[in-house]
Amino acid sequence: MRYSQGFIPTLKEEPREAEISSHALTVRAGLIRKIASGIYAFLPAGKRVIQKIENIIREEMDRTGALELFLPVLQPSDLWEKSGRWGEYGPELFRLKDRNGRSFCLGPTHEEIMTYLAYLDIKSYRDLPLNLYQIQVKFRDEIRPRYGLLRAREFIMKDAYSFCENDSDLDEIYNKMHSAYTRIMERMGLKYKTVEADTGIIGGKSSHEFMVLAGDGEETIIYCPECGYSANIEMAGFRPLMEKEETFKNAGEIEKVSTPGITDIDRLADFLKIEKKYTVKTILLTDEKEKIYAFILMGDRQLNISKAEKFLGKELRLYENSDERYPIGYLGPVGLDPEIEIYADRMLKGVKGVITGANKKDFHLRNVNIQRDVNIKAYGDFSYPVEGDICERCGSKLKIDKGIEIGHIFKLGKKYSEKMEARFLGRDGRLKPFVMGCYGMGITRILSAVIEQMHDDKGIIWPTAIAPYTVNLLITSLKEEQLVGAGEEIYEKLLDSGIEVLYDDREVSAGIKFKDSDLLGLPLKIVLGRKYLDEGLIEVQLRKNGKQFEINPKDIVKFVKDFISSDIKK
RNA sequence: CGGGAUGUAGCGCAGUCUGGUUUAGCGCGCAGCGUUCGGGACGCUGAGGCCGGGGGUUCAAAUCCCCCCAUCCCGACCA
Repeated sequence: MRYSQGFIPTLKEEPREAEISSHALTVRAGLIRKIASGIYAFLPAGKRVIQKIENIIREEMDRTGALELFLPVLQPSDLWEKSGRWGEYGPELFRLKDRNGRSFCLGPTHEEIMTYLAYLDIKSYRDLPLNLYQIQVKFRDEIRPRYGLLRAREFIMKDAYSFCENDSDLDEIYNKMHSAYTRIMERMGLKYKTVEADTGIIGGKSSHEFMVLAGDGEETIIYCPECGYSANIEMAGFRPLMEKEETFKNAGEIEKVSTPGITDIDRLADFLKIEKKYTVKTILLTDEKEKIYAFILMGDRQLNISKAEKFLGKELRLYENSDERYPIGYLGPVGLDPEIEIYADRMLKGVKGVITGANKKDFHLRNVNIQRDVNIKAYGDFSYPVEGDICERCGSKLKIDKGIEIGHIFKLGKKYSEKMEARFLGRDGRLKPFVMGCYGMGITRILSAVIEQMHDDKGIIWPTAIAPYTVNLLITSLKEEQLVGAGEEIYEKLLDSGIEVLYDDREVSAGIKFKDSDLLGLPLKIVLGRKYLDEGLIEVQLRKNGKQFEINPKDIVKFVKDFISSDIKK
């Protein structure tokens, strides 16, 4: 591609809305442009990256025997009624009506369509197992689109759905998908972690997430450097790191302390000059029937609502109406409305001499002894782990990383096939629902995640496997006929050898070409300039580490090919 | 949906508080000419704005008031 004929509009300044590097760089390097909130156009260079990511995913999916097909974006509501998700999904689902008033949605995912296809045409165990995938645009009306492509409302995803006759076949496909995903990450040269995950609204049994490690990632990963255990912090198991129990001695009689205007743990600890763990926080949750539950935990811990939900087996949300009876900021387990059941985090077992709210505005209680003074309905694990907590498996200390979720695989089981009556005739001659799995991977999200992980202050640093072009060939001046001639010649030579090259033949100063080159981040920069005029040598610079080489023109193709083969894993 | 903010040239912004000296500005980018030419050069000339939209107040509105829309930030949701 000749730069002068291309369309790579780069920007010197950062767009105002960009909060994280990948967002700023995708826009600045001319990969994407925003059309509306959470909706983006992909410009030619961005489109090339998308295509490369897709191809790697295709190759790895095909290798496992999965089959590609293409499903509609527009999906009729009746299929969603059948699966029950028309009601469950909520406002995140883009819904619309056709001219006859029939309801449709823009697919946020394709379980319904896939299950319907299976219902139509998979009749016998002889047709199984089957794993079908597509690469398709998806829609989710996110509450808050953010971070460019990382949280967009329209995005591209690969999604695969497997159909099996039993759990062990599902396990086999699941494991194949797991290793295919691993290969995909490796081929793109990404640092990543695979973590155990929550299954969320899609439902099902076990589930893993693939996280690209990045400091600005939205997800928190807890992992054990010793035994390799890693999980999404939402569902991570752990043993709390506890000081010895005598730290909590000194349990005299309860006394009231005046704490005017002190409504949060930080200020409370500050005000009373104690550590946060000597306070106990009380959080009220309600269920659909507006019944209130109290959860208490150590002041320095965060309540994990999904753990609370699992414990009670129902959906819960924060109770936020502060009133006379439940003065938020001054809640406490002692003297709380006896109607409210109190659940205590396991870390509070035997804890005494702590501060709690007094259930009265501007007052807290001192010397509370959990066992003595509080009527605990049950103890459980309701908190998030923190760095330094103990690994349940091996007893080492856990660590925390930030990551971007780019893939998620689930064992769905029969959730959809049962509801949608998608059944096959088994070996025993009886109808059975398919045992399903589903495997998603966010393609536009990978694009962002890669940049988030691989960039410096000058721009993007593409891994060769998915760079829009491999080589940025640039001549420092168009005035020198020798350079123009050599540029043309080398451009042709590289093209003839099947190398993807962006030839910067623009009539702009060399400085601009260098800056744009670093910004766009192609793996190799080949410079024809002084060195060529003086000594007939071509300069080559590696984007990833700045290393420079001087190459004889006759060796340039070999140099580039060697670089590619050493840099791309197959 | 709650809380906060912003909307002025393609991009980044000033001007708004205190209405009129503003023919609405600056930097970048864009076009032409000339000088430059290895890390976002310089000079000159130029194109480009219903100041987000609608309504109102006023002799006079980018500026004051009301409504709407869009965008962004914080929270709950999520690949």
